[in-house]
Parts: sequence; C-alpha cells; structure tokens
Amino acid sequence: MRTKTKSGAPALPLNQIVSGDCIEVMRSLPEASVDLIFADPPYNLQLKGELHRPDNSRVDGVDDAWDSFDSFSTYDRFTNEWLAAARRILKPDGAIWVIGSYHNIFRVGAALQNQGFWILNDVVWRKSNPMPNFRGKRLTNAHETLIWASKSDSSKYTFNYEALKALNEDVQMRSDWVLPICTGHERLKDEKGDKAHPTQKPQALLHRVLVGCTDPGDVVLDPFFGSGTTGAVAKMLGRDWIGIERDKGYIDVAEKRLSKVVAYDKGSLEVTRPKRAEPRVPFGQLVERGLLRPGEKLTSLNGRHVARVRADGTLVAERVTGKANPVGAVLNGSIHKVGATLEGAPSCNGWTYWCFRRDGKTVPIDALRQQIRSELR
Amino acid sequence: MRTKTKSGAPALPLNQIVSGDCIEVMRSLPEASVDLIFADPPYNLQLKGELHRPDNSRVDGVDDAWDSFDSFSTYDRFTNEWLAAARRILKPDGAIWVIGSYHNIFRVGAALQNQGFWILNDVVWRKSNPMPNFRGKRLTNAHETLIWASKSDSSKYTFNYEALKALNEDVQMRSDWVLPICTGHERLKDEKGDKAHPTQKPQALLHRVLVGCTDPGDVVLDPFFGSGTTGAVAKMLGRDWIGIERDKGYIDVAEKRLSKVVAYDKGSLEVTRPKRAEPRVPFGQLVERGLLRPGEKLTSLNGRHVARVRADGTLVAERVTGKANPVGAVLNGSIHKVGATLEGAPSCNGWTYWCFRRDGKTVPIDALRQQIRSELR
DNA sequence: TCTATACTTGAATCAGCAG
DNA sequence: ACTGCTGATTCAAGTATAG
Repeated sequence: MRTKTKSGAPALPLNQIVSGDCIEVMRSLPEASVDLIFADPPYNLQLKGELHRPDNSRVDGVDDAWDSFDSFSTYDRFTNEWLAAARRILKPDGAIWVIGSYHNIFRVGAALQNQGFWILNDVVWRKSNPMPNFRGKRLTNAHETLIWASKSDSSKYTFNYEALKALNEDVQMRSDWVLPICTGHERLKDEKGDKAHPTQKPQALLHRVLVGCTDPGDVVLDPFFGSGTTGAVAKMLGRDWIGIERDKGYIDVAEKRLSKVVAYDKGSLEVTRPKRAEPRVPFGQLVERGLLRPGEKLTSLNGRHVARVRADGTLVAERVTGKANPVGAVLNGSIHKVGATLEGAPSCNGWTYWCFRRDGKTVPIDALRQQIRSELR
Repeated sequence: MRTKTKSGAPALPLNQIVSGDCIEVMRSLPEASVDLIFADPPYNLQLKGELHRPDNSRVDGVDDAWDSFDSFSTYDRFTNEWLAAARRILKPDGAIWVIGSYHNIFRVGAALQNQGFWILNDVVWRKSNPMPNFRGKRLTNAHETLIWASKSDSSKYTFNYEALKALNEDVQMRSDWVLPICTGHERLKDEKGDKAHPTQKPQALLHRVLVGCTDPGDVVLDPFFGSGTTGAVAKMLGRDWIGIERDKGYIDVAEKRLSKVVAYDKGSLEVTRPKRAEPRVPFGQLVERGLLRPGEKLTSLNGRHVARVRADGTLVAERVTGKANPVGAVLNGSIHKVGATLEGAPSCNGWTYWCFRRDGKTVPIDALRQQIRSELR
C-alpha cells in the first residue's frame, strides 16, 4: 500500500475504504490525483406509502435515511458540493461516471454541466429483469441512466474503443447497455439472508465502465462506496481503487467482500457471451410503424375468417353466428388469441395465420415481422 | 374547425398551424385548455467553435468557461419561459412529453421539476439504426430521452395501460422503446430531394405516446411543430391538434403533409378499456337477484376458508381458532373485507377470491358479476 | 440426480370514488 | 380536504421444494 508519494505530497489511501463523509474526505485528498470517479449517489426517491404486489406481498422499497432530502434545493446543494470536491481531485484528463434515475439524474446532469464537466455520453442501463409496475399506472421503470463526463471539454480522456468493441461482438459499443440487475450469488446477503445493501450494482456494469475508461494501474475513486462493487471490479481488473463510505455496516460488508476478490491474471479477460435469440417483435409495432393501418382487413390463411386491425395492435373479428354464439358477439384480442378462438383451437400462431393484401397478393403478416427484424440487425 | 367556445372564452385554434414564437402564442391561448403537450425543443447542440442561442443568434466568442455558462443560462431562461407558458395552458389533469438528448435533457428535466411538473417516467428511445461514432472517440449515441410528466403530483393523468400492453404482445410496456429513426418514404423531402427537416421524428414514436396518453377527441399541442409529425399522427388517431411553428418553410412542409393525412375509421381507434370502466355491480345484487341465496356457502380460492352469504350482501365467516383468536370469533363484512382479514392481507378482491358451487363445479363469484354486466349491455 | 412446480424478489416518486 | 370502502394489479430470474 502506498503511503507517501515521491514528491512528498499527501498520499492517496489506495486500495482502502475510507470511513467518513465523502465531501470532507475528498477535500482532504490531494488535488488532480485521481483518474476516474464512479459515483452512485442517493437518488432522492420520494416514496409515499407502502406498495404491495398483486399477490399482496409487500415491496421492500428504499426508505433509508441516507436517501431522504427535504427539498430539491437541499439535494442540489448536496450534489454541487460533492461534485465540486470530486472535480478538484480529478486529474485534468480525468473523467467521472454518475448513475441515477429520473428522480435525480436531471439535477445531477445540469450540475455537472454548470461546473464545467463535459458530457461525453449518457448511457442507458436497460435492465433485462426490472421490477414491474404493479398497479398499471405507469410504464415499467426498466432502466437507469449513467452520465459519462470528462473534467473539461479539453480533457484527453481515456477511452478504450477497441476493447469495448471486442466486448460487443466486434460492433461499436452503443449508449444502451442491456444487463440484468444484481441477483443470485452475486447479491450480498447478511446473516439473516436479507440483502446487505438495498442498491447493489451488478459487476458487469462496472466491468464495462472500467475496461472502457481506465487502464491497468489507474486510480479509481468511488465516493458512495456502499457494498463495494466498484472496488471489487477494479481489483479484479488490476486498477487501484479508493472507496469512501459513511455507514460502518456497509464498510464491514465491503471489506469482507474485497478480501475475497482475486485479481485476474494479466492478459485474461472473460469473453463468454450468450448467443442472441431472434428479437421479439410485438404485433403492435407493425401498426405503430405504419406497416398495417388501423381498420385494415386481415384474412385467415384458410380464407374462412376476417378481422380488422385496431390502433392498439389488437384484432376485432365478427364471430360467426352459431349455436355457441347466437348473437354473433364481437371478438377482440391479440392476433394469436383471436385466431385460436375462431378456429376453436387451444392456440394459434397469429403471425402465420393472418394475411394482408398488398398489390393484389395475399401475404402472411410474418413477412412484415421479418422486415422489422432485418432492420434490427 | 372551432372558432368560438360556448362560454365566449377565446377559442382554441384546433387542427391548425399557428405561425409565430411558441412562447407568445401559448401566452395568447386560454389557460387550462389543452390535454397533452408534445415538445421537441431545440437541443442546444454545442458544436465546437459555434454557439447559438435558442433564437439562432450567434454567441460572440469569449473565454471558454464563461462562454459555456452564458450559453447554458440563456438556454435555461428559454426553457423556463416556454415550459411556464405550456404549463399555463395545460388542464389540471394534463401532461407533457419532452424529447431531447444529453445536450439539453438534463436542463429540461430539472426545469420541469422546479416548475412543479411531476415526472411519471423517463423513456428511452433506443434507435435501431443510429449514426455510428465515426471517429471511435465515444460510444455510439444510440438513443434519445423523453420525459413524461403530469402538470402536478395530484393530476389524474390519462394512461391507457391496457392499450400499450396490447401494443406490446400483452406484456406491460417498458420505459425503453426500440424504434428505427425516420427514413425512407416517411422522411419528407424538398424539391431537391434533401430532407425537408433535420430532426423529423418517426410517426411510430408519436403513435405510442398518443395512444398511451390521450383519448380520441383530446387536444394535443406541439409548440415546436417542425415537419408536423405530432399533428399527422394526432389526425390519424382522431385527436384534435394545434401546431406552433416559427419557420415559414416548415409550416409549408407540414401543411402539405397534414392535408394528405387520412384519419383512421373511428371503430379502429377504440382501444382495450380498463376493467374500472365497467359498471360497478354491488355484491348485494347477486343476492337480490337470487343468483346466490342467503345462507349459501362460499369457499376461498385456496380452499382454506368458508363463509356464508347473508341477506344484506355481507359475508359471515367462522375464524379459524388459533393463537391470535382463541375463541374463534365471528367475522362479518363485505366480501373484500372478510377475505382480507382471513388472509391477513392488506386488501383482497373478493370477486376473484370467493367461489360458489354449481353443478359440481367451483366457480368464482366474478362469473355472476359478468353475467349481470352482460345483461346491462 | 434430474425435472417440474412453487415461491421469492428487485432504487417504486404505483387508486379512485362516494359521502 | 378528509374518511372509508371498493376492488384492480406483475415480469424475469433465481432459489426452494416436491416428485
């Protein structure tokens, strides 16, 4: 562990967790000494009451004291202070990553710009397994936002373009990253088996950030260290790290975690990537994209049934009048459901069952799905 | 076209493009008169060497740090002014969508929150075919961000949850939308074959916003109308629209475009309705109508509890004797209350929880409610 | 040991109406 | 504005249990 620099300047507490308030601690560190800062500040969630799942189980929300601020202006003051302290210790060519949600990220982004940081990208972490919206009142909140910014617009920031491209099947890395949330064995638990930290980030996220924006031997600082994901990945990747954390309990968790982390041997980088399945295309997209018009008539493959497209991507069919349905009731639902009901079958692949007409020809709607899939590749 | 309201208040210029500065025009419109605003404001792109104010005047070159600060504060002033004007004309239960990139969206989001708008979701438009980063210096900027906010935290905003779920293969719609950028036939061209507007948005994006957040007949206003995508999709979907645009050239393009747009037929615009919209049927009606007899035995879905129907439409259950209730007290109340108490749950939908027996089969009482509802139609 | 089913959980600003 | 009652609402993974 380094304790003194050659120049005699105050030393950096490398590969340690420093206990205390991150603003004070950062102010005590030497200026222009850190290559990268990764920050996961409080999101300032404003939860009102309790939330239950449809099965009546209670959602364990983030109601910790550290996430509570009495107003936007209190939160803004806090944000400006820690960002200013972070800016001071960054090297001129250094950079910062901050992660947040819509509750706080707009205020953080504006503060970054106001202080002279230069935004390089905003990155969307698309969660493959987010928590749904249980009451059906909003969209599933399925992503979080990261901001990547250099210290100034003239910084020669580190960007390992080729490494990220290699991580992405040799295609340029994009600003949207699909990654699962942190669960399973990676999620740290306490003695009772409960989660040790409410907002532990997945290592894969940090892996991508550190591979892309640091080199081995760089100094990475995390002012909101929490369960220590930044330190764990930095250690694995042979980067020096500094963690700052206020909560003794989290420090214990992180220290235990870091003691078990083994650095990769140099030159080895895991490259296992699952093969991608064909992307799912909702039928509604054909309507949204204008490939089929609401009101347009679809015919079944056998020609016996007709249905019309609606603006929300469902079909409406006039049911044939018969014993089971003397009034000819209207039938509405997905392409699969309507097809199955009309055929009296347990299931039906609507993509190959329903056809539309173009230029005098009858074509299964699956052709339109193929068209969309080819655009996605 | 409407020109005067019954009350004599100034009329809304429905289904027209109003020429002029959007701040001034919005200030001239009646307050609390618009259901939804969709805004695609200038992005304040900071291309090196040239800084532009929102009014397109060039910022004189000064010291870099001061220069950028000046640019941000000018942009913030502009943002706050148009948002305030937009807020005034929004109905109390109205909502706003704003689209932007990392250059401006953080400032827009913070301004929205500062003015009292209540953010409902931030949505990521993930472009399936973005422009690559040619120099390999950053990540491919493959998305834009939209913010959906209601006028206040108490607004009863419109959200057609079921319709968006239907558009997405019967899975809850998420906050990340994969859609291609506007190209091909949809992209408007001028006489020379060049693109008629630099940032024309795809119709699919507006389709999703308008199907999800408005009903037919709602008033949708776009203060930065541009090539008129908002108006075109609103017209197709049977919504009233108002466009405001400063540039005569864009007005010509949009007017030509709008004149060719054909609205979908009304029947196709109907969208899957929420269950709440169904007429309410008090449980007591099942007893009154003789569908259930007083004294009849109901069983819980899981088979663990039994209750009897009373003549006033309440249930009586013998509570299971146990530690918490050594005397096995009698429990009486609504189908919901009795179910919730027996399960120890915060709430319970008695309609799907309680079952009765007919012809040897166990059926949820909700089937009887369905029967009454179908008679009401 | 393998398979199928059941249960648990995740940074959440998560209801609407009648009286 | 407040109170109280009705009754609507979830997706993907991982782990635990049963067969």
